[in-house]
Amino acid sequence: MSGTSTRDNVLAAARRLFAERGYTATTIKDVAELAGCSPAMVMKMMGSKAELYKAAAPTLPSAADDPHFHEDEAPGYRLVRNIVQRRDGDESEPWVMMPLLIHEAPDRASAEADARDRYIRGISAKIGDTSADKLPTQMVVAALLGLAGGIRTVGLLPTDAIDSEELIRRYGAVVQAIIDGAVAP
Amino acid sequence: MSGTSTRDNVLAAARRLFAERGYTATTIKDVAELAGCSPAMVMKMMGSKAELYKAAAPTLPSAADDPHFHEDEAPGYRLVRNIVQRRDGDESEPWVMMPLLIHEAPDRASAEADARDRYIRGISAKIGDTSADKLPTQMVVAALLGLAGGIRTVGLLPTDAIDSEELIRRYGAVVQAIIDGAVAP
DNA sequence: ATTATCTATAGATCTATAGATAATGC
DNA sequence: ATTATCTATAGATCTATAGATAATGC
Repeated sequence: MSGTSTRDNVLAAARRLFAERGYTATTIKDVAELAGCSPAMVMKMMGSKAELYKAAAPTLPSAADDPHFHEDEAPGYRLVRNIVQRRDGDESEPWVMMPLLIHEAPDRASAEADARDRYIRGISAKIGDTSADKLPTQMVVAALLGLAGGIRTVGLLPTDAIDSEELIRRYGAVVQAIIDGAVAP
Repeated sequence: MSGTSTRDNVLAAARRLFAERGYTATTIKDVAELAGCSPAMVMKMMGSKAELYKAAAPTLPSAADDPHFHEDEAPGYRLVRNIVQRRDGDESEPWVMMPLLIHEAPDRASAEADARDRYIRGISAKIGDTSADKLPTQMVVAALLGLAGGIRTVGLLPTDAIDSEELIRRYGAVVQAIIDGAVAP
């Protein structure tokens, strides 16, 4: 059982470091140190750095975006709430990790297609988008990617500039408007 | 004058490769090859990889977002148009480069603060945001970051799924609504 | 003479493997 | 006996520097 635990430690460490620093900037040694074992252990368990990357692939946004409260909130607000509350709880942000990991994935094209499909499938279900082209879903995904990157990578809309609930109301309204088709050209 | 030209080649190559692959994954050798000179030349000219990075810092979004046509368009549409048309023209996208470069910057905290200030200054001027907290500006920046990352990194909203002018109309309407304060909670 | 540029190489990583040792299960 | 884990190290980079050579300006 210590075996399983080490494996979990390695995967958790890899997930965190890949997300923080990207693929190339993260070394097997860094992962091993954070996981509390030797680099050789990591290699023996995972086979290669690329396989470690695959095995540590982050929880995708669609899976992470399962709100635990405010279940009666409209989906646009709920999706925004998840992102804002993960920031406030200092949790890792899959919406930020995905683009970074796609960018540096050992196999970029397939990582991109894979992520796109998952985003679209997961979010269209959540917002009840039944259209064939899934354009509303894709615009919602864009808006959420921007919020996550903005608050987590660029440091926009910090808590001391706007209260989190107020942010959820205001950016949530934007996302909900896309869902409702309320903003017309 | 061949000296100046080599320097420009190096900076252009660095800008492109840093944007495509990030800081760590880009090597001096790669930059030199693309610039058509030796790695030693790059080092002698720039001093170090970190200084090369600084010297090659991309045109910031605010500077790039100077539209050449449709000058009478409302700013929300104009900002979206620039991003969509850069994709269609296969040009590099500063809105995508910035988050990537911030993430892997040799000095992350200052890169972040620097980028944030420039975004806010540049975009608030373009959309005429005179508020003290610059909240509308920050939400617009988030929405634009998401559009750029979505279409360039994740491959959302491709031309064969939605006509570019239609995309500009629809996402432009979202951005313009933020500017107008038209979406209320 | 000075500036631009190259070759060669030192020194520091990094991934990956080989082989040793310690812990566990039978 | 088998599984988990480590030490040691090979081989391949990567950044950076030293010193040589070619081109340019006086």
